[in-house]
Amino acid sequence: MESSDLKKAGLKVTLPRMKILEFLEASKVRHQSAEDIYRALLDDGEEIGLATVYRVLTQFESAGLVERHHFESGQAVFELNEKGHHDHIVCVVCGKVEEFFDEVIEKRQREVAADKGYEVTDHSLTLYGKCPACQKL
Amino acid sequence: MESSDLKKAGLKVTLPRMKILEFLEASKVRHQSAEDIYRALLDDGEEIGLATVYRVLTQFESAGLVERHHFESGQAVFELNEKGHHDHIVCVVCGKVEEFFDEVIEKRQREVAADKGYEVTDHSLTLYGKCPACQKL
DNA sequence: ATGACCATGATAATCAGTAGAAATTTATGG
DNA sequence: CCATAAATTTCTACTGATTATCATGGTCAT
Repeated sequence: MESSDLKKAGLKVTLPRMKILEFLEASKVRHQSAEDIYRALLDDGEEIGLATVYRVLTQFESAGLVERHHFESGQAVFELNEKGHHDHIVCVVCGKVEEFFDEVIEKRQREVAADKGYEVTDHSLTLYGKCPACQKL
Repeated sequence: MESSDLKKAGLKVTLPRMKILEFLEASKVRHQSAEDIYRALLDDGEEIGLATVYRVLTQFESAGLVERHHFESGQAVFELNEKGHHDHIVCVVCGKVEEFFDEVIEKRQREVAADKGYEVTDHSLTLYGKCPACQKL
């Protein structure tokens, strides 16, 4: 029942918002661009505007329902924020994205920032490389 | 003598390329957008086109002379690649960029990637926060 | 010097994302 | 259940960043 998530986030329960949230929850691909989501919904026969997809995703981000990432592809990708914090490793050949979490890295980041007197609000760590499958091509 | 750098990179020695390289070497600001560089050169009285700045920076990147970074600002910034690898900490208020290098983090990154069977080609780690000066505002 | 080839610059085009305004939906209170 | 106000959606036009085009001009090995 996703409508409660929307209400909790202070957002009215509307058809487009439901559709997008359902789609994200049902999708096996965790990292998708606004355009990807838009096209997928159209293909499912839904009526929705691209501007709405962008707007809703931005609202979801503010509400903490999704995270926005800027990988090197140029377009932002969004992922449902179910799990806790994690970083990413992106295959530069096929575009696959995997997630990882490493407490040692997290800790050192906090230390580095503290050394420089910064209050960290956020961080992004992305590794780029060739995934095992693409190495064989 | 920068012209040798250009030759080594397999690039013809042209006026715009010299100007841009000289400017980057002389500038105290290490991280600048293409637009920044373009305007600065115009202000110096140089004749140069924005398209050329973009084109040349991309060539410099391919040649390993500069690095391109996508911080959260929307536009890419470029930095001269003189020092070795390092990561960045960006102030979300004033936009200042500082650099750091931490061998512990580097090592763990390599381990994480190896665990997953990836050949890492690159990585980007950026911390976002409030710098000491901006915390006082 | 000179010609083949590469690079430049002005402009148009593209691409991701946002803004505006009119039309539609949602949540409510009767 | 229906009317109404407020929020939301849609369409479309627009922005800002970056890239492509193409005619013109510069570079360099010979």
